Amino acid sequence: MARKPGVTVAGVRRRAQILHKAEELIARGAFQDMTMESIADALDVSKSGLYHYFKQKDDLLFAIRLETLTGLITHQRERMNSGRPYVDLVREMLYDGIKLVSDSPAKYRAIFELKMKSIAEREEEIQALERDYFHMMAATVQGAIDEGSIRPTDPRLVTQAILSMINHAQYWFKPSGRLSHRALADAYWEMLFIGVASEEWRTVPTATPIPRAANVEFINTEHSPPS
Amino acid sequence: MARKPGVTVAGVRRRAQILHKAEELIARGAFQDMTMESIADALDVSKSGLYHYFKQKDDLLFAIRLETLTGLITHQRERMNSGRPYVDLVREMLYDGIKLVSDSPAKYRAIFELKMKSIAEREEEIQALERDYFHMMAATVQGAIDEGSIRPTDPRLVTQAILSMINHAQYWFKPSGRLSHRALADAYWEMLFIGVASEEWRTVPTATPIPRAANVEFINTEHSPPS
Amino acid sequence: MARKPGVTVAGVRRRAQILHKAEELIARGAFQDMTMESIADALDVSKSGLYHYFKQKDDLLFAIRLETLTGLITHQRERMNSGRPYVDLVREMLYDGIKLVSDSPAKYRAIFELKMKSIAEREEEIQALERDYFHMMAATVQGAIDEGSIRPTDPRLVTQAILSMINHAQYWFKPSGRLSHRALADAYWEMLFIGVASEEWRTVPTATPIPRAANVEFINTEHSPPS
Amino acid sequence: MARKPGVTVAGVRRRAQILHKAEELIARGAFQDMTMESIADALDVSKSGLYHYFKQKDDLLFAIRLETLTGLITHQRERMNSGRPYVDLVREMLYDGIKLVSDSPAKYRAIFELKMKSIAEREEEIQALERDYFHMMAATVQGAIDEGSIRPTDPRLVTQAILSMINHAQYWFKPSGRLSHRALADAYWEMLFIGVASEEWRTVPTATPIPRAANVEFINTEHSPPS
DNA sequence: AATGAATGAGTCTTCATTCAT
DNA sequence: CATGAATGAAGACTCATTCAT
Repeated sequence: MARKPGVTVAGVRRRAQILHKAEELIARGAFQDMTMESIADALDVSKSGLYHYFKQKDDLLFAIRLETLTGLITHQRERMNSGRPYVDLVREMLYDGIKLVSDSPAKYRAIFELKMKSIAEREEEIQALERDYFHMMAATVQGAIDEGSIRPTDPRLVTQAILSMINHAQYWFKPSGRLSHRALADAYWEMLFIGVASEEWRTVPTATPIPRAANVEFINTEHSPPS
Repeated sequence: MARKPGVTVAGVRRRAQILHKAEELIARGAFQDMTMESIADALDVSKSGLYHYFKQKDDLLFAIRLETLTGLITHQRERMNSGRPYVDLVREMLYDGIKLVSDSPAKYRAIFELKMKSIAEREEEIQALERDYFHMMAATVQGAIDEGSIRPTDPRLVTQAILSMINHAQYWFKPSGRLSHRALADAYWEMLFIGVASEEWRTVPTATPIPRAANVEFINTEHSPPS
Repeated sequence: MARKPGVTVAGVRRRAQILHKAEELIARGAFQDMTMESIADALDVSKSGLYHYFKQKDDLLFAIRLETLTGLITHQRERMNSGRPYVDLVREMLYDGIKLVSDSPAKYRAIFELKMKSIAEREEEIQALERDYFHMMAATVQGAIDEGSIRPTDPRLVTQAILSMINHAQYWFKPSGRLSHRALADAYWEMLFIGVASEEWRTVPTATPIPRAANVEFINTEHSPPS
Repeated sequence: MARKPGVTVAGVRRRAQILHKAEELIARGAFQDMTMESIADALDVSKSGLYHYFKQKDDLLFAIRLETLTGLITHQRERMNSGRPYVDLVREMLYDGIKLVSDSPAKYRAIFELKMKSIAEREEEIQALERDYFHMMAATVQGAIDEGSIRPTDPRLVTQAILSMINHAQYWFKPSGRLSHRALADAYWEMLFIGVASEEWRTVPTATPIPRAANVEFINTEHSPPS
């Protein structure tokens, strides 16, 4: 290949700049606002300059997802090796997620929305990472179950619940508002951990009895329950 | 100038058809796939035919959101007047939401994603509806708090948590999978209502302080979170 | 399909205009000079207007080839049904070809060059037509052999020789020059028919004996010798 | 400024390599596939590396044509000095041409197609060579006429006929087929030399007048040939 | 009420070419 | 010598929208 971008120091920086600017543009507004031209303009680079680093627009989107996920995974792996109690880790997962959405909403949108509009070709690579990430989270929850801090439940559903809260935050949470991201994470954690029921009602089954929902199975996903 | 659309019976039906097909196109795929042409093709109508019913594409999007929200609000209003215990109502809100996402994923996407890409003109009208809907939900939660079934918490955050679960479900829940939407709603409710903590740990809720989480950093980006 | 170009009278004419202008642009210069823009400009139509009639540039090229071949085939079919002696028909084939190249060089270039740069999808359709055309020509030659006017030779090679002369003419023949296309066709025909050898040399084998080349076989083509 | 290219031995070899690779790319596919990038990729050189040897793309194309023509001319000159009978030389011209097309189709395409898309600057130089080559061929034919082996005809038309056969071969001849290039050349020579007419018909060459051919008309085009 | 024709303003992508190192 | 970085100009294609009929 005669095309080897990112060899020079300046080149590496440029690539990162582009990536970052693209995220920024996604963050403030719709995906459709992230055009190759808008990125180029914002960086004061020519449009064709971008194509030196990313052969297609999709490659750019791909790179964003890849980096985000890689970062998330790396961080999660470190966390899991920290030796702290699993509950803490689970709680921290929630906290970090909320913080990430608060700091750079584009990252999470990149993961969840981008997946609905990209080429199938290298999609698998990303999906593998997504699965990895999901499994790591679920494994952490399982750890908490094993250590006895979380009662036996399907760890994957707990994970989905946490992801829900994080992902949805982007649609309403304003870092500038009265609620800090820290406070939000704490509130969500409390809800999830001890529930919202009043003491008396916790034991009283609601009208429709709640069936034991643990160990339900997914289809169409290859999630294998962690151990 | 032709007559105003929606005067004839056939015209009204046509309009509804268009609306429905547009939703369908959103449901399966990205928003970018919902072009005036693709809708026209799918309906076997000429492109200009669509412009009889919707003067602009934004009007179509607007109509979708309007219809969805109105439907949700009406339903919620009826629910609140049913005289049943508030806990049940809250739980049902969650259930209905999951069901809706399961049946027609586009509905919730219409509400949450569409808001990020439409023209501001009649945006206020929609926002008022969104607020209405949100307040009705929050009021229901408040009702449960008042009746003593839910312990005193910020009802808006509980509402957001419920919306989170519902909205996020569209990204992973497959109605064809082995987990029914009912089972999912039940599992989520259990988590939310009695929490995931084991009995012993419930009592030391915030005992373990959350340590300062190391910043989630990403490779090759120079993004430094605001303070 | 909501897209039905060529329904109106004006539409049909437009389509033909576009096709014709495209050919013209190919004729005077390289293929690369036939851009969608140049066609649009030349016709005083907007670029997107062209796309109403041809969804892709390739469709335009395809249409040109299709029409050219169809015209050629129709004409050839009529000729073959005219009841005249086959020699005349063969000679006329050569004459018509030279005339066509003289009148509109683009047509033949369309057939022979375009085939090297088009999508494979509908390529078969064209190839079938090309085969048809070739077979009709070869069959005419065979007719002449059967009627005794042409000596037994491989009719396909004779056909290729005729096509050669026609096709190559585009590279050097100028209708405005001193040689009329009629004269050229006559000269070529004489060469091909009675050969260029002087009387004495016709019977003298040249240094290397000329082997009987009749009935050689092709590979990679599905030409079946016309009975 | 760097040294002039082609000073080092390695440099000369590099230049030849590039030239050769470019031809190869022309040979298999369209001209449009021969981009500076594709050549660079194929040679595992950087794009800017090419610009060391050829200041412009046109220089490359020019070089290809130059080399090809020079080769042909040199060969032809040697042939003409060989002292053999002119008929043999003419026949050999045809044979060599067919062989060349068979071995490297790009060569003839370079001559005939390239001329239609290059910048005019040094075009004259090439054209002079083309004329030289053509004249040498025509002179050889004239020699045969003078020696009495070929009957008096316009030697230029005979030359064109030969070139036709050679050039057109690239569009259909497959070296891998069952017809060898030798056999093809022989068959063509036979046709050209003694003609395809049967003995009886030879004597009434233009007896049958060519009837006014009906104009070859094409559907949907308004192309009317200039009288 | 409905359609085909037509358009302008993008949006992605390619490519020959230059330049600093 | 050689390369990565960068660019301008152009080209294919899309899409919301308007208009005459």
